[in-house]
Amino acid sequence: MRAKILLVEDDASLVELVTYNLEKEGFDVVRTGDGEEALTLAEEEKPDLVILDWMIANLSGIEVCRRLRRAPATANLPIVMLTARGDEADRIRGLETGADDYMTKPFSPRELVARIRAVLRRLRPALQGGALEFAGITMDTTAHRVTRDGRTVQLGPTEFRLLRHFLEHPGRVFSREQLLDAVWGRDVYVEQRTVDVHIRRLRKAVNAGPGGEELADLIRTVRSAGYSLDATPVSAQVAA
Amino acid sequence: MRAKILLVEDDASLVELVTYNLEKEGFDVVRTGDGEEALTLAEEEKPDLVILDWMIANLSGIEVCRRLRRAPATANLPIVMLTARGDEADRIRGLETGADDYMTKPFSPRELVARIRAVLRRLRPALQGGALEFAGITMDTTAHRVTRDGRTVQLGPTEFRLLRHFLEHPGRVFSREQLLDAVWGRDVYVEQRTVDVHIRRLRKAVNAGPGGEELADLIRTVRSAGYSLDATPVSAQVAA
DNA sequence: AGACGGCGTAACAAAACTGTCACCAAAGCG
DNA sequence: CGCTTTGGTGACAGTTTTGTTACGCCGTCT
Repeated sequence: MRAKILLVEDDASLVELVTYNLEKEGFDVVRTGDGEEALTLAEEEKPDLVILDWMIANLSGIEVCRRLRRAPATANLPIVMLTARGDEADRIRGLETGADDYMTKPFSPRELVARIRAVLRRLRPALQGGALEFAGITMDTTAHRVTRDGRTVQLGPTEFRLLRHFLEHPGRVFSREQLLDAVWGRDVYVEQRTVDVHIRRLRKAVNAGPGGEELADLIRTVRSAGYSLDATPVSAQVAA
Repeated sequence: MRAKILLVEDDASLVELVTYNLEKEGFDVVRTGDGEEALTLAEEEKPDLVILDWMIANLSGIEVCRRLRRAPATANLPIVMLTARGDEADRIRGLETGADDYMTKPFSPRELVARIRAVLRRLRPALQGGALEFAGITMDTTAHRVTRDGRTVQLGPTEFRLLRHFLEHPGRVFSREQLLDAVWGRDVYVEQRTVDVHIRRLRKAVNAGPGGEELADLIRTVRSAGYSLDATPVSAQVAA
């Protein structure tokens, strides 16, 4: 899976250098030197990660970062910031604003690529083919294999993407609408109830034990809110 | 909200330095230098984040990380690892095993704090803005989860919103009318007595103890005024 | 072409939640 | 004290939400 990177930088020679190296490593690169445009591109191009220079035209990097974090569509888009060496105050402000990692200039292109891979591995494990794991469920995104307690689970493509989304954000509750956005795509119109049916199919597949019996259900229904992946057993809950 | 951090590190002077800085920044710190003990503490102390040195006694950091990820109770506990500078192989292995971030030694304490906040913000939005807490009651609005003294409390949608409103304004008394406005919506007409019923249901759920007995009632009835969330026990209120 | 597998929708069943009531208990009040 | 007002409680019937199954469509593979 090719990852798309939005590079926000206004030093032309640096843009060339970085673009060259990223593309060599198999990333798609979208570029701009303008803060306002960066926000637009982040929405439209749906990049998997943003590299953001702190000193850019038209909007400071920190402001771009803040706005990206505030917009729902980009709220958890990975951001790597670039700062001048030793500028610790900026670095800390950046992390506090919501950047996920930083590089100090000058940097080696190799290291930049390594860090980008690390951030993607951490925040978008699926992109790097790493394994996702949660409470006995394992997903190998490259091999498209899912196991529960060691046994292989058979999933259709949609159920696979659905489970992947849950595994990438364990514990968090998603509305049907959010799931449709994330799993089906922002521009596909399907009934919200469709989510229920796929949840059902996913549960059936994931909770099937070896002998045909049911295992604990790791998908929690939150009435009038949505669904979440959740390891808390019902037995630990207090009855109403 | 105070976050609790488990520090797994065996270099005594580093432990002191980090502990000092974390506590100064408002974190609670639990410490150990032992891998086995780290696993126990992670279960028992329920920390919000673990700082894990890669070189520790009794179990390697990587093994601790792996086991934390495997146990349901700690499967998505944020982990920040500490590695020696330039030890890239370890770093990659760590991230692949499930660490959420890393710091290379030596590091600045300020930056450690900033990174911890960044990780918590990303993985536990609950702790930053999504989580509400009062007198043993915890509400994680992103996970849609409520606990009392650590035990999960099961609430219906209306009770959830009602409790959230109280938690957002602890101690304040709300009339039935205000509650209808805030929780039901300004344009819904329902009987004011309906509030009583939902208060009743909320009390029942929140005050239910593990064995079926009643815990202290945290919802105070203010006669002819309304209700409030209040930790003051009745016995301490009136001097007859 | 025919078989197959996956997908979205509809329809019905089951479960959970909601608002109201009637009735009881407790708290003011003269 | 009795009376009045206010809140607590359990039941209930309607409604909403979710679970589950069935079915037809469509693209792929053979």
